[in-house]
Amino acid sequence: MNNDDFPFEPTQEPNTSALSLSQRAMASRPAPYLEGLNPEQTEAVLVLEGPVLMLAGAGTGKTKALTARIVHLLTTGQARPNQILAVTFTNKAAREMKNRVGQMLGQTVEGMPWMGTFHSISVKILRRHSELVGLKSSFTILDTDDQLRLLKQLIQAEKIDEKRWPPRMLAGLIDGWKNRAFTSKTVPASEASHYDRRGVALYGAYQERLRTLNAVDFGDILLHVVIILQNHSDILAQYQNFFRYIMVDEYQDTNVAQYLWLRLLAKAHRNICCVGDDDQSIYGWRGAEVGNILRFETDFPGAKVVRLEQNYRSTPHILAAASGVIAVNQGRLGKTLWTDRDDGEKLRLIGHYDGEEEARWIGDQIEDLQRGARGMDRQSPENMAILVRASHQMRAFEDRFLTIGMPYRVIGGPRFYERLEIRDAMAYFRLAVSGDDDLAFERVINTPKRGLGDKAQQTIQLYARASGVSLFEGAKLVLADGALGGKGALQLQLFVEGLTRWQRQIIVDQNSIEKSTHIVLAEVILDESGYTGLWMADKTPEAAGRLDNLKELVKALEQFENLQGFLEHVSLVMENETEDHVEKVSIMTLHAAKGLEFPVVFLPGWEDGLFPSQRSMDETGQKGVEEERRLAYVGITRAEMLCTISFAANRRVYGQWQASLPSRFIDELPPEHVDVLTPPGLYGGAYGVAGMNAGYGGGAQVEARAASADVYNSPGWKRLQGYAPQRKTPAVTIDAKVVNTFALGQRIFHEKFGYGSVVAIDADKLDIAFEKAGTKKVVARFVVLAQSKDVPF
DNA sequence: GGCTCACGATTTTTT
DNA sequence: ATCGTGAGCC
Repeated sequence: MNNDDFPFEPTQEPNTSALSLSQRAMASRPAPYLEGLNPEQTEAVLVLEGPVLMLAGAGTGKTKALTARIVHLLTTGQARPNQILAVTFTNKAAREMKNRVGQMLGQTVEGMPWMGTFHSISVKILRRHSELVGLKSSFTILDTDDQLRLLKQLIQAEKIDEKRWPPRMLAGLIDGWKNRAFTSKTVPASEASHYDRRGVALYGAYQERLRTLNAVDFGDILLHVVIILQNHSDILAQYQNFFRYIMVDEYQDTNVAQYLWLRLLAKAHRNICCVGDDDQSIYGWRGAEVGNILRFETDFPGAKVVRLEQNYRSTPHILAAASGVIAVNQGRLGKTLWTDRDDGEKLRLIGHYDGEEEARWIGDQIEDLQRGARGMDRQSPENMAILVRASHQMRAFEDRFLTIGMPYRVIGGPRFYERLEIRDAMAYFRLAVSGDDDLAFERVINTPKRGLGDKAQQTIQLYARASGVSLFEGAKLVLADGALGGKGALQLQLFVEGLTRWQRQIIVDQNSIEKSTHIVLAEVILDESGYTGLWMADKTPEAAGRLDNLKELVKALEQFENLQGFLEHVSLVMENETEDHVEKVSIMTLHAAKGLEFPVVFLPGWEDGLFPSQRSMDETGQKGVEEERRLAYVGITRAEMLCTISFAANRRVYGQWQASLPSRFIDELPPEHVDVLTPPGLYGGAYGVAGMNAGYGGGAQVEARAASADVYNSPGWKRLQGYAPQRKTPAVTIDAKVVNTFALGQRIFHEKFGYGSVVAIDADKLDIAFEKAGTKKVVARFVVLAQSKDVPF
């Protein structure tokens, strides 16, 4: 870290009133960064003093405006680079902003130390003041995996039934509290009942444990900084004075802790510019508060609100369709997107028999577009994306694309640094860098297998705790005491010796002039620990890939001075972008698509229960539906030229066939902007659908609303839905064979009541003796056969 | 200490 | 369907 990043000493004031000659000379020239901005964007760039809310609809050039604003601050001399706090949510967004500011300025932005994510900026601040929250400046950052293991230990120590009270639940609870800026002491009494009334106490115990480990989790990073700023007015004043101008991207995604963080820093000068779009708030489930953006004008009275409404991305039809859907939501700030582009194609809507057919049809469409069908220019697969609600939907497309040989890329899979082998290797590095990293110690002590199992580890724990030292030191005590049997002792001896050797080597390397010694050391560690050998000996198909990943990890070290620097970077920047140059169709979730754009977009799976997701509706009701609707809005607005929405009448979910109804969002699409297509397989044949053919073939204005209603009310559609009884709300699991196979004594499973056996059958009603819930009468279709081998059927 | 088997979950994801 | 996890067995 550069100490100049914190120039708390009084420095030359930037000129705000009296401009220097050179600055006046520059100002009299037309500022190049203002060229090509529309009036609203220009306004958002030029109003530098006081609170500004830039309400930027999808595709309205907010990044352009934001970067121009930064460049404006810099070139007019209103602020030095290190006086601008520019916050984003992702590293990708931060990088992009840096690049674009650099491009606009015509130079790299080395001097903008405070452009980054909430977390990276907070870590920087926290390292300076960590002692105020009981941490050393060298604290380590735990990821979700470490966090979970730690909680598990606490739960086991408390003898809590992990089945009834899963550690994940506790982790979610604590994260939620941290997101809302509650410490273990300020959690409101109304939350006391959570996790068997023990949640708050466990939260306290967990924080205690983190402190002894000198560690923080992701939530802490923000919360500690908020606490420090709240409790130390002198420090707060320093930073308030220091960050002259604050800018925030994706403001609609901020949670309470982030909101407090920003408000504290902006309170004095109020030079804060928040950019966001309430209609694209899709992260409520992880603590984002749309309320933050809705309340902006109340929080910052006199705020200037600028609406960016001219869209540079999509055709009028696409915009109109998206606007029509989002208009159904209540409590919006309200924007009217417009464009001066020509009409282009209407949205396309199509229903399919099942998910497989949907995937096949989309595959065909992509091939057509690639060849240049529909009177459009040829589209590279690179220009096309399939956006799904839930990741399991991706599979059908992957299968299909593998079959037809269409190159594709899945965005947002498991990330590089989350992989098992990478985490193991990293634990070795962590341990070599700091021997008191107990979590790393636990992770690798018996990986590869050294015969140091539970028993040996417990002994080490015992010694370490008795002497109040780290596990590594405890292991040395165990050896000195001869507390471990022959074979174990020898293995532990070797392990400790290895670690000691590597630790010494790190110190030697630090004083060495040679570069890249840390790379050699990393290889030595992986080699001598036997970790590389573990995967070389492994004959499973994925072993080769894991070895490749380890090589890549070592290669990534090249960009760093030493192991410490690498570890610091990795804990905050978990990314994985290995780009080859094959043009591919993108498959991703709607969430992952936010901020991206594609000429051609497919939106499959628009069925009630899937999208909007049943779970979201069950858990958060109307609020959930509105967030799902915003997802629909995000999805449609990703498309530049062609957007195709589809749904399937039948879909296999978790191995069961399910009949479903088209998404309620489909009926919210304004009909005049939608073309209803007929799936080729439906012409004339057994599955002919009168409503669809009539609507499409008539040449008259197609009423999508009516058409889609026709589609699923028509006899043909009912047949399309297989043997499913048509139902209003939840899509119901049906399986005719199962219904017929129920027999007395059959072991079954019910979603709500659990396992049981059939004691009586009355047509489609079954009397079932549940193991836990007693005997109940249930409708057969709510019941499935238990997956058990000892019950023949 | 490693393997098999049954159970249970299974929206979305960043740091 | 499919995957991860924990318990129980060799």
